[in-house]
Amino acid sequence: MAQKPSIPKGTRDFSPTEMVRRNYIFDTIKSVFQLYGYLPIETPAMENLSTLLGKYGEEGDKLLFKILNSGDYISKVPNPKIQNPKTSEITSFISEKGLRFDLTVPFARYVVQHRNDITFPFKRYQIQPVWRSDRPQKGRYREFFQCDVDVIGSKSLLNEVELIQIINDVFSRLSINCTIKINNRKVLAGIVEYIGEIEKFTSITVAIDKLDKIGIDNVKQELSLVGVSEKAIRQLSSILDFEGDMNENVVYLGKFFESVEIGKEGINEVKKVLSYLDGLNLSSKVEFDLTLARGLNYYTGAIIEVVASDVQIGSICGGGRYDDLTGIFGLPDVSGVGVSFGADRIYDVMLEKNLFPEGAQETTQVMFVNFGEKEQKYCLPFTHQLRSSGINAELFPEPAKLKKQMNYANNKNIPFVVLVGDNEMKGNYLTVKNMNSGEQKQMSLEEIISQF
RNA sequence: GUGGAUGUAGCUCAGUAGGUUAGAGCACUAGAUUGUGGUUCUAGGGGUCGCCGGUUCAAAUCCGGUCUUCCACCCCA
Repeated sequence: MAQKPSIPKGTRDFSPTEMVRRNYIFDTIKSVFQLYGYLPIETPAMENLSTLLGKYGEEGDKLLFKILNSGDYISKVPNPKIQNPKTSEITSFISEKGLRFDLTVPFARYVVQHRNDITFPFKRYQIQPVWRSDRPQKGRYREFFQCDVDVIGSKSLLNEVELIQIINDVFSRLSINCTIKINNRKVLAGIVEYIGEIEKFTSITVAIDKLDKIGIDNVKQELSLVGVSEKAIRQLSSILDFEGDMNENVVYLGKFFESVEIGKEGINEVKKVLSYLDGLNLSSKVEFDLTLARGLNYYTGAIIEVVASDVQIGSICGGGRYDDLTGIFGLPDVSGVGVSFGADRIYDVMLEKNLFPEGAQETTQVMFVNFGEKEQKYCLPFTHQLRSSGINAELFPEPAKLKKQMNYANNKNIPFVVLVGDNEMKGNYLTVKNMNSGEQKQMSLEEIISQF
């Protein structure tokens, strides 16, 4: 033990208690996905850099983990570049693979590659880890799991509505209070067009995304810093200033868009989604939030984000519609929409709010104490019979001190311990100890089985 | 990528005007109790004080660097 072993920055081990809880999250998410008719797929941890680069904006490219080529990779670098190395120039020579950054882009790649085997609209879900070389902090890891659901090959807004229902179902099953925020990139595009700053679309949306965090004055300051004109800023703030309920806000915005085609389209989409939702009586709050932007560049229509109530951890689920993600891979005009659940953040929220059910801890239901060679042989068939009846059972593998065996059962939360020694074997009964009450009873195996 | 804080036993943490052999609780092992755990008592094992270097007769303690974790920014699940 000269050096203590460790794991890379921003990664974590998951011990049994944590895994039981994580599986609880994955299982409920999975069962909701299946309830709506989605099917699972998996894609490799690494993708070619060419499929990853340029899909997440400049910031995203920086956060990609790149994998060094195998073999003598340095010999492939042209000589002049080695003499005077610049990271940006030599990476393309020494790395051609990277760890996936999300599940949506690999999915688009998958769809293009398997287009002839897929029946559209294609509804799939995918639960796998992704990697980002971000600086870790609360709720932010370098390796984390995403749970994606997407429908691809359908422009219908029913898909947006369905995804919102799925979000609602998942979080209500997990007992998490949350707000589902929706917006539409076309609305944002409309605003930017209305104020005459089309070419600054990205910086403007990024700025207004921060509105509730840094306030209107700081947003204005940031906008003028990136070169948005004073007049445009004034127009923008009059749009953002509006206070009213969701429906009033939609009507108010509509007025600005009388001559802005894309904005009108966006507003109509929002209206339609909201009207469908009206009849569904969801338990979660759904909000139209003009300041919701989302950083990923490939979104073109609806955008969705979910924040947990009373826990400050960023969004626990997010997504949107992408009209042409498959286009970059050579299959144009296939629109898709999807959301991604952040399992690790959901875990953190549930831990903080104490939402994990108690019983999720239980593994072994009955343990046989091991008193020695003779007893082992005598007990083994009993464990087998219990398992055949669907009861989790184990026989302690060593004839260890009783104290150690009881301690093991106690730490593992095993509710029943069976003691079988000379007396029991002679009398043909089993001594069963209830580990919660401490009480002991003589029973037959059938009686034990009938207890469960 | 920028700024700030942090790091002592498996875990949570004490320990500075630099000075013998670095402590506690929990956990672990053994015994009190040779067939009874979760309560109690006793004893024991376990640390090159994150790592590297510097100052000093002497460094867990002071200085520099580096890494980790945490927090804010950027961005995001």
